[in-house]
Amino acid sequence: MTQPTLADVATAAGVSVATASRVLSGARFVSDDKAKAVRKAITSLGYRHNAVASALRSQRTETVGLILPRYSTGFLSALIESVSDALDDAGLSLVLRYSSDGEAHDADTVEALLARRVDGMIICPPSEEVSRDAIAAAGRVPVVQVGRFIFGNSTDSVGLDDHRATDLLVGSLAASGARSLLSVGLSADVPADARRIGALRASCAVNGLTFVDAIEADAVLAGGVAAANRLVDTGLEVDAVVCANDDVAHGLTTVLRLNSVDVPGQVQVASLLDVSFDDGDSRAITTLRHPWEAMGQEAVRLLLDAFGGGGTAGARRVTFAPQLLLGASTRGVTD
Amino acid sequence: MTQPTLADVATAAGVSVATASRVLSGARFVSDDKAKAVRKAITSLGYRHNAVASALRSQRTETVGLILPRYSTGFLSALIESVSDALDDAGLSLVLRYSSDGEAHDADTVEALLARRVDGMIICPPSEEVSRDAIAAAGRVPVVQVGRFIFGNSTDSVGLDDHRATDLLVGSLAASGARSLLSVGLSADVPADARRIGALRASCAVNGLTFVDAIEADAVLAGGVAAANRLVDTGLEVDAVVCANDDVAHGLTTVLRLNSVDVPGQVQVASLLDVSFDDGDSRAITTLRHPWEAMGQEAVRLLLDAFGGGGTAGARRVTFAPQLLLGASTRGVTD
DNA sequence: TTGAAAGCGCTACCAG
DNA sequence: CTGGTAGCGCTTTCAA
Repeated sequence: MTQPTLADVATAAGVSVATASRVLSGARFVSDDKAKAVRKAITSLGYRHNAVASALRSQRTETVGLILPRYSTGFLSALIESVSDALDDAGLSLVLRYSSDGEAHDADTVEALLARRVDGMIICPPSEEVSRDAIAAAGRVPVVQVGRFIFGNSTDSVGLDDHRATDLLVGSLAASGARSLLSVGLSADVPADARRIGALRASCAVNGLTFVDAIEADAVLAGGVAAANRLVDTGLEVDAVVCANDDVAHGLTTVLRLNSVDVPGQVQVASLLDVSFDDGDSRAITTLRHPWEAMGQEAVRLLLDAFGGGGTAGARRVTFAPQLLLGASTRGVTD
Repeated sequence: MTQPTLADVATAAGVSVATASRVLSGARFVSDDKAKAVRKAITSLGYRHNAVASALRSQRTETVGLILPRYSTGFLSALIESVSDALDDAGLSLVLRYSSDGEAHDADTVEALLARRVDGMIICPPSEEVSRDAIAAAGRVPVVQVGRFIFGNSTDSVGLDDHRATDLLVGSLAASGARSLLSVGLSADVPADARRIGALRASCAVNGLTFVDAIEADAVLAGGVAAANRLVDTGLEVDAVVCANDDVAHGLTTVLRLNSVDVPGQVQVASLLDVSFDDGDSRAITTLRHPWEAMGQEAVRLLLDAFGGGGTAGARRVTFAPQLLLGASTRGVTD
């Protein structure tokens, strides 16, 4: 026994396959009695729509590809879930892939999705450099980039506003009495980091802080530890430190405290990137959390819009500001 | 200008579409010169395989559906990633869906995947009750269940061994001198919880502990808080508490300490379910972490095996033991 | 080893 | 409003 086809349904309902198809899609008007007969046949036969055949004929798979960076340790779950939900609402399916390790292999990931004939793609680039080939490979398929890194201006994108982000953070530090600030874990060589350093400088200027230095360090816990040791050795000259992420901030804070530096009394420490999931009240590090959920929704909205409009207009860029989460590492002032 | 088809390739290479197809699939032997001509035509025309047409004809989409519970706050990322990788290795694509909120709606999620004609499905049930309809709906499509909850014995599954898990935890508590134990946040009414309570009792027996009580509480932070208040009010009678998850344990520990109960000096607190991502050295709560990565790989392995074998044999069940992560809430003894 | 041809199940066009 | 029908692009017999 094989699955019933639309032809079986049509026969059982005493109509043509064309009519049966129209009932399914609801595209055009079908008389009430015929429609009812078709629906009855569908349930009685246990007919199941075949999206594959439909896609081949209509040249639309009703499917969207999502490409994520590997090793994202979970903090993209909110993005996946919101993209999935938004697509679901639009009756679309989600095909998920992680971008390959190698640089050029990224294009292969896109290629696999194109072979599946996805109607569109949402890409979350692991860095600004990597995704060029991937986006080029996409060709005429609509692409939306989403995340912390956006490559170029060729596609619609949903990103974060570095300036609003640092204003939020530096403003809070300033309100708590900070006068000078340095960054740890951002390297001027990386374009995205350079922009963040620039944004920090600007925010310092606005808030009357002195931007002392940008200490380069690996953006992991050990990097924070190393930076803290350097600070202690050279003698501390700042009262606020902004780290690339929570891990760096954790390492830095821990070592500073081991060296009898009072955090946040003497030095305030904050992070630009939340990597935790604790929604608890007892947050250790003041940090900025990215609104992944809203970003995912917006990415899908842009994509659906591109399906409809045809994408003649230039690439749109939507930005969000992160949310400031106050923790024990700063003398946070809520208002 | 439209995408080139295999017919275009065949024409350009001076062969039949059949031969061109054979070169692509590598199924049967094609003479070297013809194969070379086809490959040349493919690159020169920029031909891209059409998985949709291929699927319609061959009745295999080379696609696997993954159904996850909603609101899994990120701790399933490792599962998604490992499943994705394993499928990738097998040349399969991943279609992701979150199960709907309502109970019966779960079957709709499966239905959507079946309409897409996935070759198989991996389901991570949110509880044992919910997935019955979903699995029934799958019909003859191979299904593997994976996660903390497994429904029935009708499908292959990858789960966790409650007994090995509690032995690990209770053993550690016993080695640190615990003599009596109670559970918080597990309710005897829920089958899966009942099994865990049973496993705890058994582990207590083996390790010479007295299992005092199973306090029911919501499996969230507030539940831990409520349980702690109850314990303080009624006068503490145990020296070890095992909570349903980290959140409960956190709430409980915090309130106990506020009431001047020394944790872990006076009472040790542990959790059965890790929901964090901190790999840091400074873990607050002793907990059990599930090996999601290995579980995902195993799930895919079972599924691929089902594709090949035909699944005549009975349902296989693979179980893993969680990893014990020692934290500041117990007087952990590493060995 | 190769080619011709018959569909896979559906949608969309074109008549009626 | 409805039915007939021509494919969508590919794989897979069946002959040659």
